[in-house]
Amino acid sequence: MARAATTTDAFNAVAEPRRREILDLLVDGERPVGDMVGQLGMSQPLVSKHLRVLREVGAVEVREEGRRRLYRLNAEALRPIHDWVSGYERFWSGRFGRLDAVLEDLKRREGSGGDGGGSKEG
Amino acid sequence: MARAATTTDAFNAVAEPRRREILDLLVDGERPVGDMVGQLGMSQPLVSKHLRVLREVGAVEVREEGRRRLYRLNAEALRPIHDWVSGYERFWSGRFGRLDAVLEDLKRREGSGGDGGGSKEG
DNA sequence: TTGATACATAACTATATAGTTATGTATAAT
DNA sequence: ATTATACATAACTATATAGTTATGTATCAA
Repeated sequence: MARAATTTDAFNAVAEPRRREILDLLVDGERPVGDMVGQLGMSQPLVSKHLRVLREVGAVEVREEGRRRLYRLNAEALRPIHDWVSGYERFWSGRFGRLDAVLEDLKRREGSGGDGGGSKEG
Repeated sequence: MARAATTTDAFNAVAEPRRREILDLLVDGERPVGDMVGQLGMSQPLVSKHLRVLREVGAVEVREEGRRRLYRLNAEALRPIHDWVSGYERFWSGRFGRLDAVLEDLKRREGSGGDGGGSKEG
């Protein structure tokens, strides 16, 4: 089996850094393609291709205005990523930091086998 | 150019759903490989391969105990993902929800071209 | 009509995969 | 020594890419 398509979901789509750059640009509001080409320093076809992927996963939407295509962000599509990774936030933030992880670890170790000792390195 | 390697960074590593499953398991504490094989219903070599990728991006660490390899989470490696996606959180949460996006959009439209009207659908 | 502009898409290539089935390498048990 | 257990790795295959250079298709301008 090969890797899942970039258009499978938001996780796969934003794994590509240039696509994250595009989304970062769109945070400030909708933009035509040429605008992004200038800002990002990529070729026009490449930007179009990345936009296609982002559109297929719902991260951007298009509006036609004359001969321009105005792209805008649809951040909702990124929510699954945020929801998932937020589950790990407690491991580094808050007043506990790494302690949380250590506690979970101890809890787990007690539960299973448990080799007894452990506080040798006091 | 092909797609970036899965071991390039955390973004690429967690694009694969089975690797996210593995990390989700490790939230409860360190585990030997065989344990995960049972829980996840994947083949042992596949789990080992996924663990290798996660290790290369720093998302997990290993400890040898006899013939077992105990893997544990290193959530710090996921922080760049959290940091990035958190920049989009305001678009769906808080007391504003979608309004924030609309305001950014208006601000931007005023700045550039500006087709004038727009409040026709009031 | 002729030409320019804005964008999408096709054709092409090298490359890294996800998953499988062997097989290797320690450690442990008999 | 022999066998079993726990895990890593090799070899293999189909597939989807990221980026390039054409080329197509609307729209606007003269």
